[in-house]
Amino acid sequence: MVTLSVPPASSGLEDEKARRQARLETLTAAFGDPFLVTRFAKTHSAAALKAQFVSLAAGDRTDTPVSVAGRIMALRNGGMFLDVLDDTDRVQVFHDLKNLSPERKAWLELLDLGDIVGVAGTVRRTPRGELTVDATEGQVLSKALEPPPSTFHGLKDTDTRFRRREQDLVANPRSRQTLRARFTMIATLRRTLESRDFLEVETPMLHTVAGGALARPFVTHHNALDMPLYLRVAPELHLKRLVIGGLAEKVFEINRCFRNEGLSPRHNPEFTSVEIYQAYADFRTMLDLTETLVYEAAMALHGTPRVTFDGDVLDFTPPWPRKSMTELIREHTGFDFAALPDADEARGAAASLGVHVDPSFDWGRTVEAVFAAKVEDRLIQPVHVVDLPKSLSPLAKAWPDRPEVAQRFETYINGWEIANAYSELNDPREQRARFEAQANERRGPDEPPHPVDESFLSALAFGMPPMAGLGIGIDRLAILLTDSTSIREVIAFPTLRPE
RNA sequence: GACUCCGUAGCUCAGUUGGUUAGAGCAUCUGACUUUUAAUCAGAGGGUCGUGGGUUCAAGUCCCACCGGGGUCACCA
Repeated sequence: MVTLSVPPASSGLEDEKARRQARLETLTAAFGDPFLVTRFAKTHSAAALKAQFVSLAAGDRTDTPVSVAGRIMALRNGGMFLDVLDDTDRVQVFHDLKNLSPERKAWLELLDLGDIVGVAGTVRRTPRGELTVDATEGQVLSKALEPPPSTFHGLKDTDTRFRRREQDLVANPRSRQTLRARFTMIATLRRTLESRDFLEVETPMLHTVAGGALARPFVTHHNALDMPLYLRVAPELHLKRLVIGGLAEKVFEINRCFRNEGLSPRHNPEFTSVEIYQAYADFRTMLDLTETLVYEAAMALHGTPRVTFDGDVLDFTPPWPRKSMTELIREHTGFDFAALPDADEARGAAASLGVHVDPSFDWGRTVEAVFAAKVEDRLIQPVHVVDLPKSLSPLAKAWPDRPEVAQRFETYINGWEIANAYSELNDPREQRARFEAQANERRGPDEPPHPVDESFLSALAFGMPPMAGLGIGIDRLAILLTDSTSIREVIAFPTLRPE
């Protein structure tokens, strides 16, 4: 016979923790310390169990021995019914209180919501139709010393949800589903690229020069070398160097980039991108690849290329329309900037459209400003915006016969830039000229000048094959494919201020 | 960084033009009941109303500052 220490008549969170602690001590004394358990032989996940016995009729029982394990999400009728949650589903566990030994009854009374248990028993379906494990044995595999959030209402407070993501995941099936979808999407992108003979590589996160994108970097310091290091803003330059060296003609990297800029529902200081490079190809190859990657991801998550987002149905069926930036502006405003190649005229046209442009803006920046103000938001269905201004594309080849326009596209979905690709500039003389022009550009008062990456220029001088590059923002794609409202939903631990 | 909205029990939420001792459901504890489906029934405990100031006879409520969060904008290859 087990002796129980009577839990104190308690209240409040601190008392609740103390009560759980007391139950742990009683449990440890009577049944052993749950934290010494190292393994549990699980025969079925909740989902596998339900699948295997899908045709078992209500009221029928089997003598099939099974074992399940997971977190207790509900305790009904004094422990007669437990709901156990694992990473697939919930399954109900039954204890026949009338015929339970005093010892087992005592054990049952030591359980709390949130405890991790392993249970063995036989399978039946209750008269009400719920698949149930009739428990013959059970053990606590881990004691929850804090109560879980409401298992009915879930956890809604966004602050707590992201600070205590483990509680969010337990309490909110939607959160589990969203994050799983994100990671499945990444696995699908990887598989698609591997099946096309791209080699996954890694390049440094710590850069001595933060190049490859015009973004404000995070700065850190290396003690032994006594020098500043920058968290990378893009992997682009190192990836090209791998292709220059012939490591592989087709490479990709799926990894984090860091930008020390504002936060928003679509910006997190660290974010994940996939960057892809292919030698002997140009941006046109990447148009197709972008469509394939997104289409395959949508199919993997939804089984269809038509995906609901924020009430719209986004259709990812290839091919997607390809329209030049100036063409789109003409469609949406009536102004043809392609016919106004002079920067002054372009700024005048922008002003008459009510778009504020700085007098220092060249033709390209002016066109971009008009595009951002008048067109971007309306590009809901996938569209490739081609012929982007060269002045915005310092690493891209221009067209020989159209020097203001780069061999580049950005793919827009739901008004967001999702992909960016170009024919990579491989002329070291031209690249140096562009870097130096950039380094001399007037920037904001707090902005450091753009450093010139000499290592990269040397690599170009060594000879870079013609090459196409593509970058896709993983987080934004994940938002779209999971119908999420914020980037924070698709990042397991989004950046927050400390409490 | 600017503007704006929000912060009440472990969770989800009420709380009127400022007015007794701040409420409910779930969770917790006690008892009853026992094949439940948010089990039910009876009872109990649980609050620095984000923090600190101020106005007032009186502040969860009004004002100010700060902390944290959401949104919009700015920034953003």
